[in-house]
Amino acid sequence: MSLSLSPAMLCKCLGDETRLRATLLVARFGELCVCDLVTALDAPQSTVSRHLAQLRSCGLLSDRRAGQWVHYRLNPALPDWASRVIDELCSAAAEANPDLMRHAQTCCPAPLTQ
Amino acid sequence: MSLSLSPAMLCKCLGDETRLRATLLVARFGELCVCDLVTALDAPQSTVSRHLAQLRSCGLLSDRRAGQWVHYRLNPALPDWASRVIDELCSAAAEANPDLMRHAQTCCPAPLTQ
DNA sequence: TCTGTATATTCGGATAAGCGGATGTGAAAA
DNA sequence: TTTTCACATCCGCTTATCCGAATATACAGA
Repeated sequence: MSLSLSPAMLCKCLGDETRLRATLLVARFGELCVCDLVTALDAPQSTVSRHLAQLRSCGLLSDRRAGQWVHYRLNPALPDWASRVIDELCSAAAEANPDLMRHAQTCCPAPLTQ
Repeated sequence: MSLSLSPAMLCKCLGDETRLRATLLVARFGELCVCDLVTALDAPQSTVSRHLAQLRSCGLLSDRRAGQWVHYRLNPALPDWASRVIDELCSAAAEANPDLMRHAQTCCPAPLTQ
């Protein structure tokens, strides 16, 4: 519901390791369901779901229900500055977490080539 | 002393309004002493000093003592990705805090033209 | 010295944030 | 229907964070 994403709010959201990693995976793989993220992040389902809800309520991610699955992706309505910040942070985070990225390759659908 | 700055750590530091504003002012005015920031941020001295210490310990800011004064500036050794993130965030934060920027003009030394 | 100014740190208390098992919900399949 | 699967939310709990007054430290000038 909160549409206005402030710089401090964005930082607060990405200041948690689990949320930053989830955002990184969603940014890299395009769209992921919760169970993909649970596996890739190797964290309890309730933890992942709670962080995803927070990212969504801040406007960082958007969700799409498809049957039983809920797919999360970067909110396409993000302001440009936020997209650029997320891009920079995810690049740095990907380099800082090679294990996470390697593991994600084995349990997440292939990234969108687009 | 200055540990390697991780993306999540950077976000955590800038996820607090006071720290983000302090960083914004330092980025815009080049170098500021604590009392400048206390005035510009309109916050208690202990609060400002504590946040500055945190920003310094994360490697985001560096300090320089000159007599009784301690001047803070952006750490010149910041990795490029961090500089770009800070730059984007400060631009967005400056737009989001016009009052802060206007007030700072009246109590901070003129920005470095450089 | 002693005094004043600038900054750092300490302290206790309040609030926020994170955790994960348990439970609720909603949609497909049996 | 009943069951199963995916996901959200609740719950009690622990830990982290923030605050600002009070106090300590560091320096400059008299």
